[in-house]
Amino acid sequence: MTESTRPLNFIEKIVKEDIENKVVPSVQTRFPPEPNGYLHIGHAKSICLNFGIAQTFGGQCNLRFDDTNPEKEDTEYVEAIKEDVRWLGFEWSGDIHFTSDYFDDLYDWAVYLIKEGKAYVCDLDRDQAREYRGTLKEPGKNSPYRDRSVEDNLELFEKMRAGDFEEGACSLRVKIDMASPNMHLRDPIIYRIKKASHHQTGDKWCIYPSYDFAHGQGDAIEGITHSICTLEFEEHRPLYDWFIENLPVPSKPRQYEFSRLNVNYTVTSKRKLKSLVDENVVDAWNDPRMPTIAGMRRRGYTPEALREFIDKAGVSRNEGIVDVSMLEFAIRENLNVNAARAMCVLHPLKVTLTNYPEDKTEVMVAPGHPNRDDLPARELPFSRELFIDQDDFREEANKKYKRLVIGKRVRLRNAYVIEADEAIKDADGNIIEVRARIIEDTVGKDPADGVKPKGVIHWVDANNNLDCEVRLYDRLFNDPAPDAGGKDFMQSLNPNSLEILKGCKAETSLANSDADIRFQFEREGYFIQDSLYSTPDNLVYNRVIGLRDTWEKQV
RNA sequence: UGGGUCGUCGCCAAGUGGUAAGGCACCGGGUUUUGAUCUCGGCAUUCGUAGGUUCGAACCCUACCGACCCAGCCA
Repeated sequence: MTESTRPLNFIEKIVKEDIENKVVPSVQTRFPPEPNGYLHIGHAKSICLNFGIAQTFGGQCNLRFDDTNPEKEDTEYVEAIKEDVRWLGFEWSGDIHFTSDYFDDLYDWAVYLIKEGKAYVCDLDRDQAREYRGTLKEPGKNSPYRDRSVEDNLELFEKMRAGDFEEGACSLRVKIDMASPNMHLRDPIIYRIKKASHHQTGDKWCIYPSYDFAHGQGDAIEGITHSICTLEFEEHRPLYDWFIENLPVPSKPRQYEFSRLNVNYTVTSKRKLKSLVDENVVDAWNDPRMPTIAGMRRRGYTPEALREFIDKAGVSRNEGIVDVSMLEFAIRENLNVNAARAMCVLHPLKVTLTNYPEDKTEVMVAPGHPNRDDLPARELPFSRELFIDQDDFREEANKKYKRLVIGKRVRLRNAYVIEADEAIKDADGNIIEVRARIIEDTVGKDPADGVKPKGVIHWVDANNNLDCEVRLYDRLFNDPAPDAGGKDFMQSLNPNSLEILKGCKAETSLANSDADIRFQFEREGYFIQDSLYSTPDNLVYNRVIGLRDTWEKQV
């Protein structure tokens, strides 16, 4: 991919200035997913931003699992996320980090805050705490436990850690301001009791730090200079800064927020994606229609194209919705350059060339790519019986139709020009065969009589081809904003998001190709073998994306 | 009169006092053995609205309008 000279986004500008002004010696970022689900296209933006900035400015980017809630997390997700990040083309700095690596530090810092008189154990239960918190428009009031002595707090917190209390019985809160207009500053909870074993620390802990207490300190421990997150964390920033100021942390990271990536015709929330899987709307998290990284990988999107798309969509604080056509463009742009060409007939219609000898077979040679000679040429057997696509033949048509019509000529891609004579139909009137003739001496040249064919269609030898299944995907939703307002996104599902075609006929050169190679089936789109269903004996191709189609169907 | 944030072409997005980049989409012309690619051209007298400051404003000021976020012992 060529380096574009796009202007820096606002975060890149901040980083650049901080480096130039020696605010930081070098940039250190991090991608901090919670291992509680699969990564989707929105995460891809964060990955590209964080790793991209490190790359651009000669810094480092960590991969840190933000694992402070053992009830929702699992190592299954840790592994999947690592694979997704690698596939996207990024390499994290050093070892993987876990917020749970810092549980000891965090515990010590909690004790520190208690000793400073800045944290206390609160016995209010959930409902009471909510009551005391006040509302958006009314201030909260102090917890009756707010003024416990340091000694009592130390003892109580130790008991919390020892497992002496039930879940919910009490929590550790930091003493800030119950009247703050910022709800996050109304004595936020920094430790809660969860008698759950943790995927990394096992049963060592029964109390776990909250996101707010863990994230910034994790950043400080890792020397993160620019802690980049999405807009909804903006109001957490004063709290983030409060901890950094009030704790003896080893560095002072700063938080910056950008708007998350929204794409029309798709949903990106773990909850909604999960229900698509749970309700069997799709196969799994990696169904080729899913906007998950795993799904897009299986679909055949390339990491380069995804990165390019994210780069083009930009980074700002505007909450916009990017048009999915921008994504599709990036995929096509990338595949057009890189995908080898091949022919595959999706809806076979037999064509008999009545003036072509029955026992004759020629071998046509076709380039691997129209403007790349580094891709090897292909050999295409050609004989009396061929298949073309049902859509490429009509008994009669107006002049806008540039395909095969009775009495008219068409070019068979990389082979002869043919002229149709007759359509053979079955008892129901369905066309089951076309009888046609080749025009002699038209391979690589126009007909000698000067009557040039209108169009070019693809074909495959009827007696020498590869049978395969082709899966055509369309957007999962019909509605550009499936989850806008109070809408039930399940009502906007596109019933035709998956079309399975069996008995498709592909050229034989595909027989021994690697399973992960993407092809352009000419005039149809870009395809790749499905990593789950395709086998050498039962080829299954996914359509990554169709070709741009500017032909107005409809007469 | 709770607090915070955001409003530049249909969609993203530059621009931050000197007279509206770019991409996607769309519309036309050309090339073409893929109705693809490629290529050429078109596409905001106007920057949420209304006032004001200024020689000059999308950029500064004021008011208004609209959208989003915050009351998890989720992240």
